Amino acid sequence: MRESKYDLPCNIAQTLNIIGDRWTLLVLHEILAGSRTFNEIKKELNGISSNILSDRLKHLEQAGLVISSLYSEHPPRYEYNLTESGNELEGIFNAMILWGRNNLEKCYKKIIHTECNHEVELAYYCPHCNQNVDELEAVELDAVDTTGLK
Amino acid sequence: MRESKYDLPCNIAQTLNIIGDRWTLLVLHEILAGSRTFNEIKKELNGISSNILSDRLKHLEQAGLVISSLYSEHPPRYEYNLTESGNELEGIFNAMILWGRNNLEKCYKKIIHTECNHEVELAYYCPHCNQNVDELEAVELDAVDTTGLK
DNA sequence: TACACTAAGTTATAAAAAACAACTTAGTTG
DNA sequence: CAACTAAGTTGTTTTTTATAACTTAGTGTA
Repeated sequence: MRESKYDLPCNIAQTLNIIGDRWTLLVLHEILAGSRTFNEIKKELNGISSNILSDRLKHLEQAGLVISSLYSEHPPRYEYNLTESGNELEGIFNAMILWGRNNLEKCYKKIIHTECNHEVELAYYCPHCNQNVDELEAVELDAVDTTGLK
Repeated sequence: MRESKYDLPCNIAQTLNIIGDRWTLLVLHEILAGSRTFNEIKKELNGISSNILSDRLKHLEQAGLVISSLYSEHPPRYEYNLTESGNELEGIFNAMILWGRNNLEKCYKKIIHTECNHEVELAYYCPHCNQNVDELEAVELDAVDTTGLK
């Protein structure tokens, strides 16, 4: 795992400090997709080595994205699951799948609405305006609103 | 840049093969945020070294996410901009910012609807059903629909 | 016109991370 | 009891990154 973290006041950099290491996002996605045990995950992620998977699971558990639990005492067997934080990564996964759908030359997946089987699009819903909106802005959390002020 | 790519039939892995290297996503985000020249980007990305930035820009141009253009002949100066593919990464950036908003202990940004200044949520719009939907599924592109079939 | 300075890198080397392969430990199966 | 599986750990090699110094071309200024 990377020792040197990004030192930037930015959600993206800080998020990458947690999920930005090689294999990390794929491990998380694999758990979300249903793999639970060490070897199940390893088998699906063609090319990952034991020590890296071991390391990533350990750090993800520390970071609170994954939780491991003993599901058999004899022999001791662990299963890995996502925490609430881990599950919320689905927005990132979906954004990547959708980007890939439009921009990869070799694309494997699409995201469909289960009921009607049609592909969906990303949208942003404003609870205040009670509708989807397009005009977005990423702003500093503590920023003072200066709109219209001199 | 990483020589060994993920060899997995998965949009996420393939997308990470393009944008998954250390610093890469941050470079792209910095360009999106308005930095245009080599040193502007370097200045904003505290800690990145010249050779890495140089390498990343070169590969991103090859991958078609960034385009560089001479904006001054004397002295020769380049500026970097995102292509359409590069701009479409905004969905991924937003997903990460929103994840960070809920899950980072130290969060820096939020995403607001420009008009009303309220925070937005991620949603998925189904053009067929003409509404936002929750029940999603990531499916193989060539998958045959077996819903309801024996 | 010489000196310092900026932009945009390149090169060389050191340090860190990842890959690879072999080994371990505990238990189970034939 | 020999072979096999799960879930790792350890040691070594290879790749990536980081750090720092250097280059090239032009500008500004005393």
